[in-house]
Amino acid sequence: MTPRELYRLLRSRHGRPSGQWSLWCRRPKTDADREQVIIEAVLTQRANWTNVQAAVRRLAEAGALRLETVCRLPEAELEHLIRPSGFYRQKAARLRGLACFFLERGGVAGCRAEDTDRLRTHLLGLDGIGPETCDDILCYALERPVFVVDEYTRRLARELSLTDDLSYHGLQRWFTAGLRRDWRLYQDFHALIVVDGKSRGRRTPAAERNG
DNA sequence: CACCAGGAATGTA
DNA sequence: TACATTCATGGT
Repeated sequence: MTPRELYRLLRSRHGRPSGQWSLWCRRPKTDADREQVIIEAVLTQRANWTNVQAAVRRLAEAGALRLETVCRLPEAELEHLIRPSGFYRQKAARLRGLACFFLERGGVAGCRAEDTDRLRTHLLGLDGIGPETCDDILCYALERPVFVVDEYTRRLARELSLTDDLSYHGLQRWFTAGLRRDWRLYQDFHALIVVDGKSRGRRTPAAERNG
């Protein structure tokens, strides 16, 4: 199976991902939207999406769903607001670091001219920003052609035996091989993988081992 | 009550 | 390089 065939299969199963569960699928329109995606990228680390949305709601109600606010909010206050998403002490520190990083370079808009690889290196250098969180931000918030590999992607690759190389970059290479280098396509492809993964639920570890 | 969810850092061998 | 452990909440 090729990436294109897989994409068409998922599209035939689920249609366009635009009407689905999150802002990410609808494609952020404003800078406020993009900042929300950046915040969600951190909150969603090893967390249930329902809990992430609860934390997002609290931030919104406190008027803190913006990078500038997150950056200057007292640590304890930020921790309190995002508590439902879990790991709240870690995530508060990570969010703050990320928010301040963007503010120092003129916010989301200020990064527009910056080279993608360079930006990626800087993001990965921040505390708590690993490959997935980094690529979530690049692909969904900054609209760069960077394919996101997450647990759903890894699971699908295993279940369909798409490739032997299950490393982050290996999967990134497989899923983009022969495809247009287009952030819209990458967003939709990844969103479809998540939608599909959620709809099918998680197989038991035992079932996975038995293929 | 036990297990899990769109990770990442740290420590160990 | 390859695993194990830690961080923590709310849903099922």
